[in-house]
Amino acid sequence: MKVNLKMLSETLGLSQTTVSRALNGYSDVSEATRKRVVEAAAQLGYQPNPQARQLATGRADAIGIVYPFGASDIGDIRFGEVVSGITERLAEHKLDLLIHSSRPDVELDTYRRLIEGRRVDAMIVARTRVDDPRIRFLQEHNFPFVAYGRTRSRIPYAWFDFDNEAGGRLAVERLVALGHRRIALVHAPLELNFAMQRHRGFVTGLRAAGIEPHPELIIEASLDRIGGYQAVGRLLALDEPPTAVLVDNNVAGVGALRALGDSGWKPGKGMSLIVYDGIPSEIPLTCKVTGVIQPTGTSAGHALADLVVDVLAGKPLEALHSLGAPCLSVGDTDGPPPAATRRRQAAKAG
Amino acid sequence: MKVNLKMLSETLGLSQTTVSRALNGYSDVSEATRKRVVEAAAQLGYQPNPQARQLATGRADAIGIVYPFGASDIGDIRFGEVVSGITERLAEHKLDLLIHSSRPDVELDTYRRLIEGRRVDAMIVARTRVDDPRIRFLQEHNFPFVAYGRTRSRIPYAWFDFDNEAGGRLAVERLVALGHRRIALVHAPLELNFAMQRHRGFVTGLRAAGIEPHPELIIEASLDRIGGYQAVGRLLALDEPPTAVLVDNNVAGVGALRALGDSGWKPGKGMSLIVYDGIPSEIPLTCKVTGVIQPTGTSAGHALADLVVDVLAGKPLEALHSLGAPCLSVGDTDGPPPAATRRRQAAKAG
DNA sequence: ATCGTAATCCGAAGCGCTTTGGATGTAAAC
DNA sequence: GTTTACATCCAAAGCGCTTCGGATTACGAT
Repeated sequence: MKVNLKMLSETLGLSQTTVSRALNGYSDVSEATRKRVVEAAAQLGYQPNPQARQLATGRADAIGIVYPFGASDIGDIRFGEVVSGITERLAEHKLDLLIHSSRPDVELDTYRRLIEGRRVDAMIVARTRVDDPRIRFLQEHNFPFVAYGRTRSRIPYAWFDFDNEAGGRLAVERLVALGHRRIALVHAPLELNFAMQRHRGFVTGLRAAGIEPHPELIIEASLDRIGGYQAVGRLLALDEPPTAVLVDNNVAGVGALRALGDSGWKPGKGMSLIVYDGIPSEIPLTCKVTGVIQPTGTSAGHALADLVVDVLAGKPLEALHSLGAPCLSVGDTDGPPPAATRRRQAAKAG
Repeated sequence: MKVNLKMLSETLGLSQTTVSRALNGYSDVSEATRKRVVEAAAQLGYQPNPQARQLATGRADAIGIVYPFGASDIGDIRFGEVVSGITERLAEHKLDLLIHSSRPDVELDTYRRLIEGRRVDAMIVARTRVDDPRIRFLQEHNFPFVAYGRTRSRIPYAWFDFDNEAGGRLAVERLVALGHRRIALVHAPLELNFAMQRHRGFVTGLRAAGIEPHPELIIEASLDRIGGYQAVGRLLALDEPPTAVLVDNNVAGVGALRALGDSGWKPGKGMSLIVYDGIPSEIPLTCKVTGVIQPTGTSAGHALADLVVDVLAGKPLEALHSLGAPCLSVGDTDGPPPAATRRRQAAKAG
């Protein structure tokens, strides 16, 4: 029924050794025989038995990932895309993706089973935390892995992450180019990695434009709509309000948008608004919000898969870092600062 | 380093055969030795090599699923949940989930590789279409599978699906219980399986309550917001408008909601509204819409996994069907019909 | 004593592949 | 003519597990 190496070699009048080596690209088989072998294999529909190969080579030809069970927040929507990107790229290297899920409290057991059982050659660790026990576990056991998101660790490890700092800078550069000088930042608590990084990008971007960040224009807001609403309210109440504001996440962004709306704001006029990650399209709006957009989940998946392949190839971990570059999606909520402000600033400067 | 069967059997002074059979629960090994074996295995941290076992048994101990590549519509949000549910339940049977993705045009190739390569023991086919080439392919090759969604096929096969008909009936029953008699249905084109099934449930529910469905109250709407908006507009313009309306999908539901709002509607007063699948929570609303809610993705995943296990156990496919029961999520958009209408109806009846 | 039976245990043969360590032949180098 | 080198090919030994077909023992039944 199913044709195996033995049958194939017998019909060819060759040894199993030679057929195997021919198929696996060894150099000690002549081009002529290799051609014969490949053709016969295709014609007979020979497919090597993966289990047998894996047993002989000691590899599993599979990568593991543990799905964050019960996590169903907005960030998760992208997870399917990421998985799709990973599998697509892994397939090119004849690697499978083995997906598991587990409740957070027994997550380490799942990792233990997967790596001690040698069902996978490497792991992808999703949703890294600042101090991540899974990373520590894998490092202790000397098991290859790639982290999706950075974490704290003295030992080098491979990771992919979004370049939040570049994103923050990008937004500032856009606003500066439009002529803004008083630019505000509404940011999530700085314990959160992304908030810290975007904050840094914001400050760097301002300084690069020769603008010293003004403390009263940088305010922290809780990671919800109310937070964004109140923060923008405070900014508008300043003696000298900003002409533009960057909100570093889209949850607070929705609140910010409403706060502006409530004060009779017209998109793109008066105050400019950029929201990191944009506003979810499910929310019906009359305007299209300018946003800093992360690369797609698919491209993140590709990057992760590439890193896995590099790790398995034994490349030095120090070099295996990859940052997803965000880009600007220009809508109609940003524009030049109002003329009045410009005149005032010119007077000040003059 | 890693302990295998041979080492384990040597330290125990038993043969590999006996140790293997002890661990796998055969009856021809005494309870005493089994206990010894199990204890020693635990103590030495013995983990059987999956590849070797798979080679010997001919199984792959894995189930395959192909992710609908590039599909990123609203239905996909649930996909992560489903996967999570599947893996969770499969793990109880020591089965892994192998996930692949592929562009639709080469999807069959992916299936071919997976099943001819014997990397998986069975497949789960997601997003079945009415006439599905993947199902036909698997049936031709006699390969075990479970369909996530029904499809057309003369050969019996195992499937899980949501019980759309029950959902339609559920909504009608609710409205009838509230006292409504003139109930409208806004439905998607009936080529779509779900629309047909929900339509059937609607009609069945009405008849069961002794109400003959009125053709002018059942209207088709395109599967978008506009469709829902226009459909409700037409209903409101009738000489004798309905007192309640069921929209069979949440996309048109959003439009329906707006149409009602534009005509000065107060939630729960005047016209009652039920939307199948509810309204996505991302859309900020002043009211909570009553909806027919599908079971969670996780429970769907559990059901799928259970079916897979049954299929692999060789149970007859005719019996392997499972319907996810929807339930009603009562909000504030439904209520008794207005008094005026009730009087009019009473007069008519008398 | 002999037989049958049941309860335990084991040897050895795979499963289908990779890989080591030659074997063989042929042509270039001495 | 012998040696060396190279290019091809192969036999056989695993990889770690399962399982078939006995082997051994003990024990009550004949």
